[in-house]
This record gives sequence, structure tokens and C-alpha cells, in this order.
Amino acid sequence: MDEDPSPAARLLWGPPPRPTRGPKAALSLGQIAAAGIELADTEGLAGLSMQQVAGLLGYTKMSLYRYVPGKAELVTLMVDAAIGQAPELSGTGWREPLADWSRQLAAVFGRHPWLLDATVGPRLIGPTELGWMEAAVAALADTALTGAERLDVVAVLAGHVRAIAQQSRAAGPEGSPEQQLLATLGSLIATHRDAYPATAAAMAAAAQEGQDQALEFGLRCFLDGLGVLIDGRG
Amino acid sequence: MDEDPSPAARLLWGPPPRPTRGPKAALSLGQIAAAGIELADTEGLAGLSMQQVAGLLGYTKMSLYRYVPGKAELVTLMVDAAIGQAPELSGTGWREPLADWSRQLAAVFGRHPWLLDATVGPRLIGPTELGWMEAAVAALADTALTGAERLDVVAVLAGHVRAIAQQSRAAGPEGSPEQQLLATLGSLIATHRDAYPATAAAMAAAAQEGQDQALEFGLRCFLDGLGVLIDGRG
DNA sequence: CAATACTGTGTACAGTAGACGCAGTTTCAG
DNA sequence: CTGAAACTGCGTCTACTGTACACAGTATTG
Repeated sequence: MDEDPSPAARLLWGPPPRPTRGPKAALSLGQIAAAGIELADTEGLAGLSMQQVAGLLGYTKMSLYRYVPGKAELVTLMVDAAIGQAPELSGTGWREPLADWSRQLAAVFGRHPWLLDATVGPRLIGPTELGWMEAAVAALADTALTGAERLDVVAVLAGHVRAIAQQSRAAGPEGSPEQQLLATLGSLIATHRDAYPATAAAMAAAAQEGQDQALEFGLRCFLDGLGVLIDGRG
Repeated sequence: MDEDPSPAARLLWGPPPRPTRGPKAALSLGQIAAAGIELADTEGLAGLSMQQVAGLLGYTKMSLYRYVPGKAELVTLMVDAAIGQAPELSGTGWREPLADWSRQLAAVFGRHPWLLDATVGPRLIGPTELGWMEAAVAALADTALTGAERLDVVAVLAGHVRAIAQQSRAAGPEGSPEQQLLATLGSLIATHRDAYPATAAAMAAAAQEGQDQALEFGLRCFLDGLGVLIDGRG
């Protein structure tokens, strides 16, 4: 059945290593993950190397391999640690809790932008991250949705938050090179406005309105549509 | 104004290099991008190296640097080439064209899974990719949405497609290691079902229903909610 | 006490991106 | 027609990456 979980699964889901015989370990998975998170927060995921992480802890890079099979597993641990415990959701019913969940998740991505890079592709989900999933699925307990639909709702919400966080990462602190990229894009569109009339018009109009509402906009539309579905079942 | 576009912008948006003096170039940006795409399609973005791309073309890696400032710019070119020309959208009004657009975009991600990895983080958008945006924004021309809202719609849809493609990449061809990962996750949840009751119940129920409907599910809910908004304006 | 298992570390290797300079080739200015 | 200039692809070099492996030291067990 589950007699041969991957090494990464062992690290994430236990069991905790039994008492050892040799010299006691100077480091812990938690310390290593924390060091990796600190590094990724400041340098980005691309700037994360075994050497740097080990240096931050005052050890050599090879010592890390006593705790972690490889870099991929380290990143997996970092993800589960950085995402943090799933929050208590405010509000009653399903709508407000889900909206709250989405905003809290967006805040996590804001604190650790590298999570966007670290959570692409097939990967293993840790217990903490699964706690987030549980919180969202549980918010749908009183609805008439099927099991697959509840999972779909969470997948769609998480995907939406991810996508918006990703695009708002480009519009970082003022004066950043990202800002300049956006400026470049804007001027590019303005230059080629003949080829992209609808986009150019929309951007010109958007420049005079409030922006960065994509998260709330998508949230409202999706939850409205979900409400229609749920009411139709009720 | 736009007198100093980044080198990547020059490559993507022209101007085309003026006639040269030295020996004529043996390669072209198109060939290089195509070789990179071929490699990324088979080996993934992680397996993409200047060495491999050059080898595929029968040249040395350093010759590539005559055409492309660096690997990042190569990937940017590959993205714009791989995404392909924006399709004609079927249907009338705004709903069917947008749904069609989303499905076509999902198909692109299916053909080039590495696009998911290549389009994270702040980056420059090329003319072809902008053509996709234009097509979607244009589909909203007859609605009473504001400019910012139209851009939000496109951002939300693209994000949704991205996110679903990402998660369905894990459920690849049967027998793949990804499938095993999912199996591991399923058994993990089953093992810890006490800690994640709602998720475990939803997954157990989903196992007996049709799956992989997340794309259509999210699409329907979002477009339903968008319809409510548009009708309220009309 | 000896065997054992575990620790952190040093060395080694294959691979990466990219800087720089060089020889050959093509075009332009005189 | 001749030199200068500009461009080509290439070989070499540096710095860095992840990780396999062997080794000496240490703590626990029999």
C-alpha cells in the first residue's frame, strides 16, 4: 500500500527519525528550512544554493546532505514551512470564509514571492499545505456540492490567487526594475497601438482608474457564479 | 520616452537588425528559438542549456551569444514563439469566444508544458503573446465593462487556465512518476484522514465521480459571475 | 572495551552561464 | 583596388552549481 513512500514524503510526513547512535545532530530540518526561507526571501529562489544555506548556518554544504537527500527536497520542506499554519477563517457560511482564505493565501505569496517559483510542476504536498486545503474544503461542508466540485473550488481559488500574486509581483516596490519592465510594456503597447487597439484602449482607460483589483474582481465573479450553482442545488 | 528599451525588448519587438558588414549570420533567432522549444518540449525547461541548444543546431554554445544576450532572453523568445498566433475565436457575444480562448490557451500549455515554468515571475511580453491578450480583450468590446475590468477578466482567465494546466500536468500519462506522486498523496491523505476529514471525504467522493473538470468548472462559475456583472451594467 | 552507526567535512567530478580574445570573412570608404 | 572596420563562429577561462564518495572523529550499544 504505502510501504515505500518517497524520501521526500518521509521528510514531510514523518515518521520522526528514531534515536540515533552516533554523535547527536547539530542541525534540524526546521533550522535548515528556516535558513533556506530566509535566503529565498532576500535573494529569490534562483539565488538559493546549498552553499549559501550551509554558510548561513555556519556549516559546509555537504553536511546538509545528512539531513536532506537533495535540493529539491529542501525546497519542498521550505514550501511547507513558509506557507504557515492555515488560518482561522472569518465569517459564516461559505462565501466570506472562502474570500478570507483567498486573501490570506495572497498575503503568504506576498511575504514569500519565491513560493510562486517553488510550487510549479508536479510536487509533493506537505501537511501544513494540506491544512490550508482542509480549511477551504471544510468551508464548503454545508453546501450541496459534490466531492469533486469542492476540490475544484479550492483548486480554482488557489490558482486565481497564485496567478494574481504572480502578476502583481511585477509591480513591486517603486523604482524597482520590475516597474521599469511594466513601463516598457506600456510604452510598447502605446507604440504599437494600431496592432492591439482593444488592449491599448483598455490600458489607457485603466491608467485613469483604480488598479490592482484583479484579485477581488476575479474573486467576486467566481464566488457569484459559485453562488448561482449552489443555490440551484440547495 | 522609450529610447532605451531593454535588450530583450529589442529582440522581441524589433527593430529588425539593419544589414550588416561582416559575414552573414548562419543562424537566426527563429531557428534558435525553435531549437530551444524542441529541446524544452522533450527535456523540460530544466534540461535546457545553451550547450544543448547549440549542439542541436550544430554549433557551439558561444556562437549563440552572438544572437542572444543570455539564457533569459532566449527563453523569452521561446515563449513568444511557442505560444503561437492567437486563434480566431468561435461564437458570438463575449461568453463563447472567451471560453474558446481559454480552451485554446489550455491546449497550448498542453503542447508545451514548460511554458508554465517559463512564465513565472516578472517578464517581458512579446508581440505574439500580446496578440492573445488582444483577442480576449476585443471579445469584451460590446460590454459595458471598464478598461481595468476588461484587463482583469483576461488576467483571471489566463491565470485560471495556467493554474489548471499546472495541476493537470501532475496527472500525466499513466504509469508516469507523477501518477505515483498523486497515488502517494492519496494514500497519505487516507492515512491521515483524521487530521483532514473534509479533504479526505471530498477526495473519496471525487474518486467515484468524473474528474479533471476543474477547467470547465472554474470557467463556468467565473463566466456566470461575469454575466451577472455585465447584465447589471447593460 | 570493542563494535557499530552516525556525524561533519574535504576532495573530486560533471555540468552550468557567461567574459574575453582571436582568426577568418565580408562589406564599406577612400 | 586597398585598407579599415565590423561582424562571424570558436576556444579558452573563471566562477559556480549539485552531489557522489571516502575519511576521521564521536557517541551509543552490546
